Amino acid sequence: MARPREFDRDAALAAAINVFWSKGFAATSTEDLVRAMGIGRQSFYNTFGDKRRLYLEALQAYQQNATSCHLGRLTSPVSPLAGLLDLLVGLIPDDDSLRCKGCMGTGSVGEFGTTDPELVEMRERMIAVVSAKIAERIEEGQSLGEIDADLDPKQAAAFVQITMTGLQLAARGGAGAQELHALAAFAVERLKAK
Amino acid sequence: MARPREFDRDAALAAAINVFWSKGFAATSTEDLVRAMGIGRQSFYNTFGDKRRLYLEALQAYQQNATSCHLGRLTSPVSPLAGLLDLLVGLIPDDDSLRCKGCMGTGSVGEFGTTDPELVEMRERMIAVVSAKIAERIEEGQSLGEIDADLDPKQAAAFVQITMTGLQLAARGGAGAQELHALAAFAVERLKAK
DNA sequence: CCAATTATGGACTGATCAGTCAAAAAAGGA
DNA sequence: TCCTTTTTTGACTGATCAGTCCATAATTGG
Repeated sequence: MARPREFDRDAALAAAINVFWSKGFAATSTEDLVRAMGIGRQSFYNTFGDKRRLYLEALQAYQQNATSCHLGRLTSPVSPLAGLLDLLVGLIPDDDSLRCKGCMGTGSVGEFGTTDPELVEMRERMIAVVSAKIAERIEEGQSLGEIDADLDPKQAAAFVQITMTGLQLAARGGAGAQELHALAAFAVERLKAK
Repeated sequence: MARPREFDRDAALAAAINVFWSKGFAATSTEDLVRAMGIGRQSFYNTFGDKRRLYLEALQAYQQNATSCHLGRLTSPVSPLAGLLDLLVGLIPDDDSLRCKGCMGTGSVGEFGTTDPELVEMRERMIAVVSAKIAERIEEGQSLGEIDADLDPKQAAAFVQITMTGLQLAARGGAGAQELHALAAFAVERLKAK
């Protein structure tokens, strides 16, 4: 019926994710985006709405992918404690230039804080999913005797999550992989049964 | 000899800090700044150089003040464990609109990452000071039997610091004061001697 | 009271910003 | 082949960006 799109929408979105991830929203121009995405300006606006909508879509896609990776690492080991360690260690790429990009989600929190209700809502939905799974794994570890039974699972899960964001921000700040791995292990160790 | 400045430089800097703190560097325009600072455009450039130099000066002043507050809270209680708790709890203002601004330092890490060598250097200097004091306090707690003697003080100090940034980013994201206080207590509790 | 020096206010710069417009091009269906 | 629909291309919009210029004002030392 009509002229078909010449570019791969998903590939263009992936390129946009990379730019926003590295530079944040405000410091990224639409010119940056169309260049990185390899598409024309009008195609950009036709396909993705505007800069803000593209950012929302990029962040959503990023978070969905990241969350599924996190849940995979958290749940695949038999040992819950190992799952928690994998979760934290999995946040820390060995490659320097990847690691120092940090996490686009935490970047978004830093940039927007609570100023954008749509972002807050998206963020809270993701957090709830991960938090529930972490708490589950912690309860499991408690009944196996791996994790200190005195801990409140929900609070411990929240603790694991602020540890995650702390690690991600440290990575963004240039911390080394080895150092961060050790920190991840240290944090998980703090939950062990005495 | 010459016409005296009509405004208070420190007050203008404080106003600039507030704007950068809330909105970050890229999202803040020079127009935002001169309006908030209550000075003319030319006075702005005469006195502070340019936007980037003002940002550096603002961040430096912010960090210096924050660091001295942190060290005060860390060292004033007799008990090292109480000092660590005060340090973490002190990061969390009760006032919602203050708390959700988060920390300008962590905001700067999120926005610039490792892209600006001057910022990286400033950041590392501050971290080293605080980190050393935290480690000191941890060693003190260990010899008093308050803190688990098996912990490596430097690693434990690094752990406290990523907990700090995790709390600050959570605050920026809108987390409640009560919730964050509980998390601070939880984290400190993890260091206690068994 | 004048000269030298610095501060101020407001207009102004070229560059870049996000987003739009209109015309040409590419496809399938009639 | 021609018509409808959508994509593409590149020029274009007014707004805002960071930063400058210049004329005027205010101050102190001579």
